[in-house]
Amino acid sequence: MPELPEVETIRRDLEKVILGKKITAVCVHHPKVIREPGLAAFKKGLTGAVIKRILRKAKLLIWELSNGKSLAIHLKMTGQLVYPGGAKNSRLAFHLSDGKTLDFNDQRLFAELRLLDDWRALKFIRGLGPEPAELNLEQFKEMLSHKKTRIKPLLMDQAFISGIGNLYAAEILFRAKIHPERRANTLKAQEKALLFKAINDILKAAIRHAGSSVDDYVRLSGEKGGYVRYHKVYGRQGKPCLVCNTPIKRINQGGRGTYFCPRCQK
DNA sequence: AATGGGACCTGCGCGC
DNA sequence: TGCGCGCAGGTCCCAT
Repeated sequence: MPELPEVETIRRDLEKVILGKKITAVCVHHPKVIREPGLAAFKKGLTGAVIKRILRKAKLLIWELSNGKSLAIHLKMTGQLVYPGGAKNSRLAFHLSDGKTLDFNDQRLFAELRLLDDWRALKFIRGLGPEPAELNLEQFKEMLSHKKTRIKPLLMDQAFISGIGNLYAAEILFRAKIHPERRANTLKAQEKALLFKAINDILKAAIRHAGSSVDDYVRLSGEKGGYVRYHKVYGRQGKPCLVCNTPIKRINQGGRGTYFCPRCQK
């Protein structure tokens, strides 16, 4: 489940490897991953284009191309980019001017590729709230004060704040000692400050360790990200809290699993 | 308006 | 054994 740290890791990896290279051919093994335009226009728009710039907006990767178009890649849960590639089971393969292949894999076919004239006009982009790094504490406090909703789903609400998914929401709330079902507007000033710091510290640390390889996430080289060893609650249901030994609890919020320590998080 | 649930998918682990 | 079921979660969409 690539979230901001994983997508940023892939962005940095891509920047080192494919920037300035030309896409010489695109082999589509599973057309469903292409959401727009049609298959023919997609291949035509990419073939011969040079990759000029690689951006990330929340969990979305964007390649700006020499022909003015952009390729937007959302990996969703099981999407992967792997270089050098050439695997038989890839959904799509980019052939590059260095003679190598960049594979796009996606076991569950949730990921989305879009070739766009203007990525800024994309509905998904327009719906994104600020990333944590674009906010200061005062703004964050103000945003929370207007929300009555439960804090954990709110952290995952991309229109509210963008880049955080299920895994980091759990880790962040544990670090901030805040119960996932607390209503946002009931947080005290000190808790808001602690939460803001936890968001920024954890996302930064996760990027430093190249993300969390649970399930399918790997970085561009195929290597795993190393942040899993710092996880305190995610996926640790029933295991002792690393701070107080109380068993970690798992509840359901909005159809997603939420892990927390019922003693440490108030 | 905010919230909840289902849909989209596939592979894996579990229980019978 | 083998099968069916539930579960995993990012986003969209619809209903309430």
